[in-house]
Amino acid sequence: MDDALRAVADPTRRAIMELVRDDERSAGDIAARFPGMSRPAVSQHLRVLADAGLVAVRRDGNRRLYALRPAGLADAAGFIERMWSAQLGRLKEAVESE
Amino acid sequence: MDDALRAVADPTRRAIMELVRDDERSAGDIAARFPGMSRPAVSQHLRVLADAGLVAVRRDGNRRLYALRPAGLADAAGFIERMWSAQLGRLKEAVESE
DNA sequence: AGTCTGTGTAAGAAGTTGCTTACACAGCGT
DNA sequence: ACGCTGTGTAAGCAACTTCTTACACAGACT
Repeated sequence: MDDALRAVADPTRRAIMELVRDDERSAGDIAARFPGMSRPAVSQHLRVLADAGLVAVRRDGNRRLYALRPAGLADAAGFIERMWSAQLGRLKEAVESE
Repeated sequence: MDDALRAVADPTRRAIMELVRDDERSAGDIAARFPGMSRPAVSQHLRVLADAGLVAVRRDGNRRLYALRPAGLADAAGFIERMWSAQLGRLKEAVESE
């Protein structure tokens, strides 16, 4: 989970995740969406995402296709849900004490 | 959201959030749970969490009491949900194509 | 075989983070 | 008023991130 949350902390990486959310995309295609950044920079972000299990990579001839792997967010989602449930619990208390 | 996700990326800060999840705790109380770390270090983490809107601070005489503010995670939760929903969509497609 | 296209990796510069120690300062108790 | 307790802030340092440019290398096309 640590890796996933660290990976997601970066706005560029989140943007990449949104990009590959619905369709597989090649590295070059993704890089082209970040005109202000060099291609290697994007490649490095892709590596971080892949290492964190947030995207899946597939080779297609020359290219590498990236796709979202939402399962990688499971632990992160668990953390957030755990925090949320605290509020729900307190809300319940508040309601009951009225 | 940026701030919240960045704040949550740090494991110490996540541990602090778990600590104040159910009960308000004083800064000193929290710091005491991290024996390997100096008190100012914890204080700085608390500031990051407060700035990100993830904890609420309240003064009680001498002390400052921190409590979880789960609402601060709303945007982060939204992001994760958006990513998750992608998988649900694809799962649906897969099921339908069988 | 040679070259072009698509991509990753290496090395290094610049900024950011997360700590430490030393200090500042408000509120409580004597 | 004075000192003690609880806490935040300042300054500085080491480690880590995130870029950049230069290079490496695999696969497709002729």
